[in-house]
Parts: sequence; structure tokens; C-alpha cells
Amino acid sequence: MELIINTTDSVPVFSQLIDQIKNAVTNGDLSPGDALPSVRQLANDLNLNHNTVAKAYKHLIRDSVIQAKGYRGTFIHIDAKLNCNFDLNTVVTFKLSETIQILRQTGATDSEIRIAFGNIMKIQQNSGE
Amino acid sequence: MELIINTTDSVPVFSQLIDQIKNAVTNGDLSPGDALPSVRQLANDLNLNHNTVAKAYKHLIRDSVIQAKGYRGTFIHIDAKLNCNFDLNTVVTFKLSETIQILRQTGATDSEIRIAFGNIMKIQQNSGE
DNA sequence: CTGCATGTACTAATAGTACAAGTACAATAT
DNA sequence: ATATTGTACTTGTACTATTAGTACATGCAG
Repeated sequence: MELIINTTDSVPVFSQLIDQIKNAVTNGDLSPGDALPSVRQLANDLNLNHNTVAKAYKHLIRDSVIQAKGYRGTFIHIDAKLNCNFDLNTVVTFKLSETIQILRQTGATDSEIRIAFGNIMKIQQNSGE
Repeated sequence: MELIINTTDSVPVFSQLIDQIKNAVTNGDLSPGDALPSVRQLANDLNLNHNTVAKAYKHLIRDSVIQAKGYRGTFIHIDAKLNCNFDLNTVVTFKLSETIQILRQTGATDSEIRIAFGNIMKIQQNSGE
């Protein structure tokens, strides 16, 4: 498995990790049960902070793409391929694009949309993260 | 026309101006052709910076609610009432809330939603702003 | 028990962004 | 000339997200 990280990209590093690991799973480069490098190992290999890797892992765990087994390490989830199938990121982008386009057509300015979005995300916060 | 600005509110001042001017148009307090105070005049009356007022005017011009006639001043647009759907803000908030709720239900984290939103707004930018 | 590796939680530094303010400018009427 | 219109450019501040540094709980190996 080859991970390529571009720290100058506007896409956050932890997101790049998520995307590439998901890709590796769908491509078959990573199979259920396979062990992943530890957060520190991978961080060391890629010259990143281990918390950045941990953040990516955390998200993948939430999506049931990988599974943390405490001191034993982290492994590809049994249903990884299934849970990777629909790329959440793509869905989110698509759905949001759709809505934003409609809002613009009704005459809303970007500023208005941004403000409304910010308020919504601030007021009704999701637990966890 | 009575404008009330609350600088401690989380809603930006220029947005409050936009909302209230649109409100005045839909209520009939301001009619097409009516002259608006100059950016400096209004800023002085409300103890604001003239650029803050200018920003609000800029948005309203973009929405064809008002019309800048250069040195002659700024006036209510002929189709102001039509272009000034006061419910716009409510619609925007409602539509966005709806979409965000769906995305959360599919398992997307706030972080993912924020990133996707930011990218969309950055990439497919509206003119002006 | 000691030492080491695992994931995780908490805090600090940095970068990016939005709002607002200060200044300066082009255009035009008086 | 002077004043007034809207506008452009730059700066300071506050807020947020990302990333990094440190410390901790758990459990294996010797």
C-alpha cells in the first residue's frame, strides 16, 4: 500500500489519509483482517504527527472501515468493503452541491448561505466528532 | 425607516442591515425610487464604519433590491419588491438544515460536512461577493 | 516488577478566514 | 476648488480548524 500525502494541499492531511485508505480497501490492496500500521508507525513513515493519523483512524473506525483492538493494533473491518462502497465524502459533496445550487437559484448570496450554514452547524451540534 | 443594529449579536452587522432593508421594502416602508442614505450618512447615524454599510449595499445591489447611481446616490430598485423575498433567509436556513440533517443521519461528521461545504463554496464561486 | 507498544485524551501553536475599520481614490455636482 | 457619491486596498482582530506536543490507561514480553 502506497500512501502519498501532500501537506500543501488545501485538503486536510487526515482527510487525505481517509480517502486513500478507503481507496485501498475498495481496490483490494487492503483486505478484511489486514493489520494497519500503528498510529505512531504510520506517522513516522509519512513524517506526520501521530495524532493526525489517529484522527483519520478515528473517522474510519466510526465508519466501520477499520477496527481498533486496543493494544493489539488496528485492523481492516470485516465489512470494510461494504462500508466503503458508497463514498460518504462523495455523497456529502453531491448532496450539499445540489442544495447550494438551488439556494443560489432562488437568489441567495454566498454570504447568506455561509452565515446560515455557520449558524446551523453552531446551534445544532453533533455529539462526538 | 427605523434601523436597529445590535453589534453584539452573532449575526454580522452588514447582514442585519440587509435583512432590515429588505424587510422595509416588503413592508412598504421603502418604495421603488426612494433614495437611501449615503453609505457615510447611514454609517454615521448608526455609529458604524461606512464600509460596513457599503458591504450591505453591495449585496443588495447584487440582488437588485437597490441600485447605485454613482455620485447621485443609491435608490430602491424598480423590481425591489419582487427581488426582495424576505423569506429568503428562512428558506436558506430551512433548506440547509434539512440537508445537513440527512447527511448526519447517513453518518457524516460535522467536520466532513464543513470541509465539503467549504470546498464547494470555494470551487464553484458565485460572481461578485 | 520493569520496559515497551498500543490507542486515546488534553492542551498549545499555527494557519486560514470573516468581519470591521482606516485610508485613499475616481467621478461629478455645485 | 470643494464636497459628496460609491468603491478599492490594506490592516487589526476574533474565531475556527488543523496539526503538534505531552501525558495517560491498558496490556504484552522479559
